[in-house]
Amino acid sequence: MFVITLKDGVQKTFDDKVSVLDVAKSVSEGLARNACAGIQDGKLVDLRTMIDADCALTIVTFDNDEGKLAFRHTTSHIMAQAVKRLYKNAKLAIGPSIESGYYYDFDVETPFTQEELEAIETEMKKIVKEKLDIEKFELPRAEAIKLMEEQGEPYKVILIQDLPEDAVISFYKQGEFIDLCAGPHLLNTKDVKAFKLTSVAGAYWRGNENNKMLQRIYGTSFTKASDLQEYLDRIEEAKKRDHRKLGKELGLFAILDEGPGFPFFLPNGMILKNVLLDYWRKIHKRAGYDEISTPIMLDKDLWIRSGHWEHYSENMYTSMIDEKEFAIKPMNCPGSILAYQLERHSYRDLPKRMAELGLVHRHEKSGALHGLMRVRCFTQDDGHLFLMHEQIKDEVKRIIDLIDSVYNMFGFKYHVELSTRPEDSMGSDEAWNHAIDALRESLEDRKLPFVINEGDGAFYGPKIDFHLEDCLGRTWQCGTIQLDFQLPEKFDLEYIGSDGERHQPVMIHRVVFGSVERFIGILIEHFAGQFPLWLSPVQVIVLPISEKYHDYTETVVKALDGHGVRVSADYRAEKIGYKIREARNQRIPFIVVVGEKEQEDNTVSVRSRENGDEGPVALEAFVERLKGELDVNSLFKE
RNA sequence: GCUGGAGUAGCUCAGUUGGUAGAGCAACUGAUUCGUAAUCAGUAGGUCAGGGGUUCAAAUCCCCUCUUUAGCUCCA
Repeated sequence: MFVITLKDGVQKTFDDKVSVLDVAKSVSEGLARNACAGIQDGKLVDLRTMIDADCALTIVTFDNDEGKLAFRHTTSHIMAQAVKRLYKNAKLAIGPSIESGYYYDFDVETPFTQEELEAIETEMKKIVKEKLDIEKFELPRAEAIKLMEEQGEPYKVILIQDLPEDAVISFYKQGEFIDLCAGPHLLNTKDVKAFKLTSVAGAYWRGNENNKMLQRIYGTSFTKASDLQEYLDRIEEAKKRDHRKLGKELGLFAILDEGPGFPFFLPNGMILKNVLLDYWRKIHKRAGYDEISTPIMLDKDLWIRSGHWEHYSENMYTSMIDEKEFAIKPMNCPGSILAYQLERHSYRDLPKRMAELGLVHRHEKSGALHGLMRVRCFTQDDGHLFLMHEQIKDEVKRIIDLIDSVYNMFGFKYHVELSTRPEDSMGSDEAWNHAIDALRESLEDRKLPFVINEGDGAFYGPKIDFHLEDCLGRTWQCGTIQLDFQLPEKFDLEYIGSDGERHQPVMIHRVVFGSVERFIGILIEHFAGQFPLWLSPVQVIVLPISEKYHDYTETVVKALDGHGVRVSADYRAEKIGYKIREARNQRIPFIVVVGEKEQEDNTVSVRSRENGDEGPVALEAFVERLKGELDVNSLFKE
């Protein structure tokens, strides 16, 4: 006799061993029908797993992440089975489920085409219709290798050989298809109701660019066709919002063949950028930062001293000046350090907060470039802080609050990750652990949940990364807070303590936007080009009905312009519908139509982006309304 | 950088099996002076990304380079 404790605390007693599925059935038929897997004492298990002892058990369905994992993993096996049926010589590599679906890597002679993908999908549908039972079995190592050799799957053999000696080697079998797999999986192929193969791309065996490139097919699957459609619609929506498309349409930026990865900011984009920077300067001034600017290009010896040359030179551009080598900065820290060293610092002046909107250049691989999101030249909204050890936690918390206030301003949700020491790094383990602890404690004090990102820190120190989530649920890494004991050491930084002695300060590197360019790209997609009023490059456009009202149009423009509203007018001899259409396509928040009535009554007819035609309103009242919505102090308050 | 896709007028795109380039919008000119998502007519605009090759003939076939794109790798 044993007791199984379910998720809601309910305990069930069984006399004989039971499967997870049976436990689900004992709760309800509905749960059994929807169940995808189980979590037994924190471990993800099959529905077919037999239980014969006390344990905690949660039954998971597609609504849980773990259930999705099992469901999609099974879909990936169905895909692999279909591929094997259509391509006898295809070799299987790996095929896991991922956040939005699943993939499987195949070694095939020629890459799959779109048409072939459709044929594979058709075959998958057949497999689902065949209602194949999915069975699990385990084999000892030698037999497992033998089986995979017989099946002609060299990659699977390698995978087994790399498993620990004591590992249980499990396989799943559906019809004629057998795959090495830890599971869990559904019980039958019939349950995979709605799926789609989304794309095909090359991917290196084991993610190493020195290995052979395999062909990876991506797909997604759902329990309901309507959910699949919703997902596909969301992808379509994301395409419509693509910042590269909107950037062109709205005249924000351009990236030309003459400068791959080097964006041009066009007039509207420049306004947007400057508004963001104005905002940034205001909040940083208030947070106690002093803004500086350091050179784009500095002596190579500086970069050798800072360690950048050793750890980052692959990404650095260089140039010769009078037979001396200079490097174009990929980061702003060495410049800030030189600025810090220009004067003596007392403990009374710490933390010393230096801010810099630094233009950095990094040689990114050509294949990595992507609109404004990944460029070779960008502006970091950098901050370098020099402080005493005992100030670390307080200061980190202040920065967390600053970043939090900025992301809230734009309506972003976010999560944080704590990245630890990478392989290519400098400094002692002790210093690293101390720094990691300080960051962890700050996060805990702020009650911010975080995940650990093992080995993803910068080469000079660990970091907190802020991943913000846009309105389509996509995440972007933007802000980071990096703690650094290495550069102060390398540059012999010091301050005079209360004891009159020299001490070494700690350094914090931090960004809020991350990259101004990337942040703008994210904003474009987040708002689908419909920026909030304060960010809109053009806030109001005035449209005269005809030439007769040009004078009054000018009056309206002047009235608005006089209050700092970014206003333009369309004096072309076009019909009003035409001008409205263009203004709407430009996502201008307020369209103001003026004609005979408005001129006589000193009013404007307002058409807002959100509500459409709002009818006439006194010009003064409209000015007051905009003044209210644009009140800088209300925008920038905590 | 790697693998696949793509590059035709300012933009969005057509262009059959190789036979010598086209539409809509935008621009320009003229007319229209108009009330809430496209007024009409006309004009101009392209070494078909660049270079090389095959051919009587190349936007179309082949090779190289550049750019771009989906991913991989890397990353703010």
